[in-house]
Amino acid sequence: MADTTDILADLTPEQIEAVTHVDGPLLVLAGAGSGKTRTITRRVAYLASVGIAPFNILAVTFTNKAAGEMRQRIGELLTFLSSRQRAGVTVATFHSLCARLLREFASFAGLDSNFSIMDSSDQTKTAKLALERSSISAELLPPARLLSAISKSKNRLQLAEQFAAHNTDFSSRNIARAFAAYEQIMKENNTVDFDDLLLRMAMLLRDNADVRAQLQDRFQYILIDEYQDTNHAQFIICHMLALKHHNICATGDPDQSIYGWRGANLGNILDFEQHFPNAKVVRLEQNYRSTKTILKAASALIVNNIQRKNKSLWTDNEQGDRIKIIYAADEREEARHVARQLREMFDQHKMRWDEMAVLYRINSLSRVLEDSLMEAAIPYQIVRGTEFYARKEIKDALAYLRLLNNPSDRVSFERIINVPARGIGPGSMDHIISYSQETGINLVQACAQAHQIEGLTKKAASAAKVFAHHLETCRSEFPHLLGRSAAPAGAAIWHETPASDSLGETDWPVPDFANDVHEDRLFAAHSRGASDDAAVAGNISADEHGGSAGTDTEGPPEVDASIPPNKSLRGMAALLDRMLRIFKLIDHDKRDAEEVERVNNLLEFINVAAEFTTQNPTGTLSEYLEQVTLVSDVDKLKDERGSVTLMTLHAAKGLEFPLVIMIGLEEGTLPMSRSFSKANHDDADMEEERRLAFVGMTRAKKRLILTGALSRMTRGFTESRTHSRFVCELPKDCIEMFDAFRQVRPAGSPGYRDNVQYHPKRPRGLPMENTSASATPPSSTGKFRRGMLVRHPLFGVGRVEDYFENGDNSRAVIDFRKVGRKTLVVAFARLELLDGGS
DNA sequence: TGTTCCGTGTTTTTT
DNA sequence: ACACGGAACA
Repeated sequence: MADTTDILADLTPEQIEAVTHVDGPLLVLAGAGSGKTRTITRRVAYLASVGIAPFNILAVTFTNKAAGEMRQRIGELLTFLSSRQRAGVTVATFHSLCARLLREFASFAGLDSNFSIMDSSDQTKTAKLALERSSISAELLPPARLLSAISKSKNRLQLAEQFAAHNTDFSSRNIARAFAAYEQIMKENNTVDFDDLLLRMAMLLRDNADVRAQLQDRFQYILIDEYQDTNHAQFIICHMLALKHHNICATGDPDQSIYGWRGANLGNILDFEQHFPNAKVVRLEQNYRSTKTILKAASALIVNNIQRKNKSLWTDNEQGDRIKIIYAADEREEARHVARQLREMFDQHKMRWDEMAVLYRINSLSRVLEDSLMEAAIPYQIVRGTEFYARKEIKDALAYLRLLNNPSDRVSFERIINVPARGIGPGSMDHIISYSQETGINLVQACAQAHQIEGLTKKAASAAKVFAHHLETCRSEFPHLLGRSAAPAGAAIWHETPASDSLGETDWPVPDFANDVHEDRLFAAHSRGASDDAAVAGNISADEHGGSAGTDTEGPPEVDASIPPNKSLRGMAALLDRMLRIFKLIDHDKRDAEEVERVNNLLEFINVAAEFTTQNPTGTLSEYLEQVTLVSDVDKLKDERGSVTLMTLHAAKGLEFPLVIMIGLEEGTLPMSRSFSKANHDDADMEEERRLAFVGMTRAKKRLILTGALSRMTRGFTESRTHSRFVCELPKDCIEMFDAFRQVRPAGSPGYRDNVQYHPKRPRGLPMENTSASATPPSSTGKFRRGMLVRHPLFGVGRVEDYFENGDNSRAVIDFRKVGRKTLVVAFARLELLDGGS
């Protein structure tokens, strides 16, 4: 037994209680800034110090970045172990853990171990194709709605069949059909989506007793972070894994649950003690992060939520400054105030740029901000996941890698078969795909056999052969990067599983843990389903492809093998580099600015790959693709010295900054309201919005600034705004109000910084009574306001739902009793005012 | 087959 | 205001 002095150093009694609780379920209700991460890492170290094998410890975090940091911190604590033993601790996100395990147990899950993981744009494409195949117009069922329905269903562990069984109305029947087609396409492509990772793992654990037993014994001590954001599938995974040893430690904070919209179930954490009987509960309520003022304000905000466990955060930290609240006339001015505040912190308070963050509800708010930060010469970085990987050239390069890894990946195939242009148009492409489907060989093999495909022009056929041959060249040069199963280019075909395939078949009741189902009964139920599945799984692992070379040997097409591999690159970077050269994705001849930008991006991509190889010397292509696909926004947040961080409130979870500025504190933006028609926006939705604001505020250590604009341009329309109700919920003695709105500036004057003085208004400054929807917002210059009753000569009586002030082009959205909602240009519509609608 | 232009929808939040 | 997809044109 190792010395635990270090491990328990500087911990509070409550934290020690959590850290030293070894066996049995444990719930740590950790308030914002209460040292949760620290408690978890120490706990892992403690477990190891009392002799638990690192190999038996599993820690699940919310983001890859959090996982990386935790791995690092645990490593630093486990000095009493060898580095090899240290590496034994599994630290992963749910998604990456599931991906890894599903590859390991692929045959039992009815998968090929080199399956691809679709990103969201792939999902949209697949959804569209599924709708097409089911002859459902995208108008009747928008792809986004289909995807959201599929996602919700999968979170409940229901596939197309169960969905159809549970939903019989007209719209749902369409969804069910498209859902089935979507699943079929994914099967053909040997692909899974994000939800599948969780769903398939949950089902595998549920239905396969052998796999379950094996994993239960591997992960004897489980720690789940951010438990308030787990969904049903994740709950099942936790539950199944912990069923035998009961050693599950969940940490989280119900007040920070902000992912309800994507299926997170707050009940998981609220009912933890019912789900895991005899659970010990530890509350961490001392906050080490924020000033008294910030904490008091955040607490005052969150108590307005009805559905919550009462909890009182306290801190020994200093009182700190009041929270600045600044409302500007419009979003441009708001952005300039933000820049000004940041500059002031840097110049006068000697704060570093990387100690400051600007948070917003929706990504689109960052645009104006960027302009003003650039103008003010303030360095910034935007944490936006899609930015790098959504670029065309990166997506293309990625698609090449995906296809190399998984030659059945149709989405990738379609993306790049003619990029760069090689004379294979949509028509030729369809022929190749059909041929592949008819003969059951994969897409790359089909290309290799292009001369046998009817309807292909000679030119297209030989281009296809060259394409396949190039892929084969890459494969043969990097055998060690392509896992065993990907070996012969294209041996990987989705094996049609027998009809008795358990996925989606077993009608296994979702366990009602709240009723405290006896564990043995649960267990027995699973075992039954599992044995069937195990039998099936055994069959489908047989490989029908002998693994003979997929490429055509007769008359290998002219291959441009003159490009030598870049010898200085290793591993993934070398493969990527070779690939880019062979397929001419880097065109050095073009010299225009855009091309330079693209080449730079691709070189950056090679750097990413090189970094992967450095960290995973034996990493395979499939592992690499997985990492790239599963990265989230925050994962790419670099510790860039000297730049202000811009990100969404969601992305800010778990982070902290000395200065936080939250922008867009307006009704409709924060809290966000989806549409005019959604009347009962109260309740659950509103409470989640409030939690989001709470998360944002509690990111701040020293200073907090809240801003808003009283008119904002959205989609080309100027909309007038009112103060956020959340601002009104803050105690008056915690805030100071700055009303920049009334400052008059000469239009276009260059030095607004010199002209504009802030005038702290009376601390009562917040116009409490002026913020409800019925009050006249100071910026509402038009004569129409929400709620007014009007009469139109043609449409009759209606109520104003919204009003966009835009000069002669001002529009009103009016809900007419007889003809429904219409948007009218006020200047032309002869509207008669009936009353003020107060 | 490839490129350009126009019209339309689009903005919540993400693994 | 912007990006994407379809249609028309080269």
